[in-house]
Amino acid sequence: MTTADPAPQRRMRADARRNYERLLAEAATIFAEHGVEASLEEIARRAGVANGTLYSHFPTRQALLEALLRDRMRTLSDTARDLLDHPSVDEALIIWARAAMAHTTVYRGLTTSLMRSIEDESSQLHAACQAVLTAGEQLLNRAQAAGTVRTDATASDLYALINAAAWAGEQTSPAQGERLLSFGIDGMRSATDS
Amino acid sequence: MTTADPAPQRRMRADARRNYERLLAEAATIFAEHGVEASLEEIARRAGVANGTLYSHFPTRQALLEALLRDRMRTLSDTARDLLDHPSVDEALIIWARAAMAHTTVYRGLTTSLMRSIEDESSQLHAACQAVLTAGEQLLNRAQAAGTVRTDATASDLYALINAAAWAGEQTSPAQGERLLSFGIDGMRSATDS
DNA sequence: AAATATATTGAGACAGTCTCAACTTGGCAA
DNA sequence: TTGCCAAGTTGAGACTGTCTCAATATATTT
Repeated sequence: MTTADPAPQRRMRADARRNYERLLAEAATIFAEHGVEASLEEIARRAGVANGTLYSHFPTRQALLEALLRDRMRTLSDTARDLLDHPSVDEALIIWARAAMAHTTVYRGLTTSLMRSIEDESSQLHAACQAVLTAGEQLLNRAQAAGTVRTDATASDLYALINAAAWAGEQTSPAQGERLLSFGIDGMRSATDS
Repeated sequence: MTTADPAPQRRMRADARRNYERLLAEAATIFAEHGVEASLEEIARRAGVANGTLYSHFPTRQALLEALLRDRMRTLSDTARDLLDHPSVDEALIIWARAAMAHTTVYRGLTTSLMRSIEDESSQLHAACQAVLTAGEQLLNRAQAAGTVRTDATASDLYALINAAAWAGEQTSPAQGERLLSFGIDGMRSATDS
């Protein structure tokens, strides 16, 4: 696993780069431990820098999340593309949905950020979320073309379903999240076209 | 609409009762405006009392919510009981689920509180949530007995589904919440019994 | 008109977000 | 090698918010 590059910026000064990496590493640990609402102050403290440094690298919590999730979200999009070749359109869809849900589950509270970011174009996470949504859309369209998924379900519905199921799983148990996802996808398949 | 009685307490002093009512009224307004994470300080300020007074009446945010939602949640349970006489078991279930979702939607952020409270027995909202869950269970069991809902769906699944759909609706649009609920319920109906 | 149980007050301890003027320091050019 | 300056860091400080509790005030009872 290579460390994420700092956006499309010019070369950073050595100390800046060091702090950037350090912050990212501590953020990963602390978010994993306390969820995405964890104190940014503590991340800075644990990284051994002043909080102003954190804010200068990551102006918002979402910018930090974006840097942390960039690779993973790209992978998720790639996975969707790969699954377009899967022999079973239905299976491809459910496999991807489960993978997406697993991704959404790495940090507690992430679902809310991801859901909010798809709506909020000014969010630093927006582009990444949009890419994931679009990736899912390919699989959904393919299933609809094959006639196994009702045509009134949208990519946005799929995205919302994945996040809602992940959210529920986060509140109660992962197993319940899985179950909700299954119900939802089954419901999207049910014959009753409106 | 009668005002909620302050729990099963003895008689309160006149000024205390006045403040209690005032706090409840302001809380309703402010929660409606800013969601359930609104500042308690502001509620106290707008009610014209010191914040200590708010805390003495409602030791936690959930205690305040409980007082605010008590009637409505009781009604929801009653509605479920009434619907047990509905000619269509399926329709009864979906009607109630929609009503429950509407209830969950009165304040932004409520879904999270309600979902957390079903798990957390020490929450002041726990009992009320449990009552709602049990009410839904009756309708679910009836549908399962009638053979229209798969038997591996639990009352907890139904509760989670309603809240998850409401949550999604809260993040994007109410219409999407409705759609997710439909998909979920349809999925619970689908033949594939495991 | 006390006496007393009941309520209210608001300052204060604490934790968190975010900003910005003052300071450091890395890296380049002479 | 030196010195300069753009780039980076610092941390105090202005906020907003939660929650507590000793001091104070007030309703009710006798």
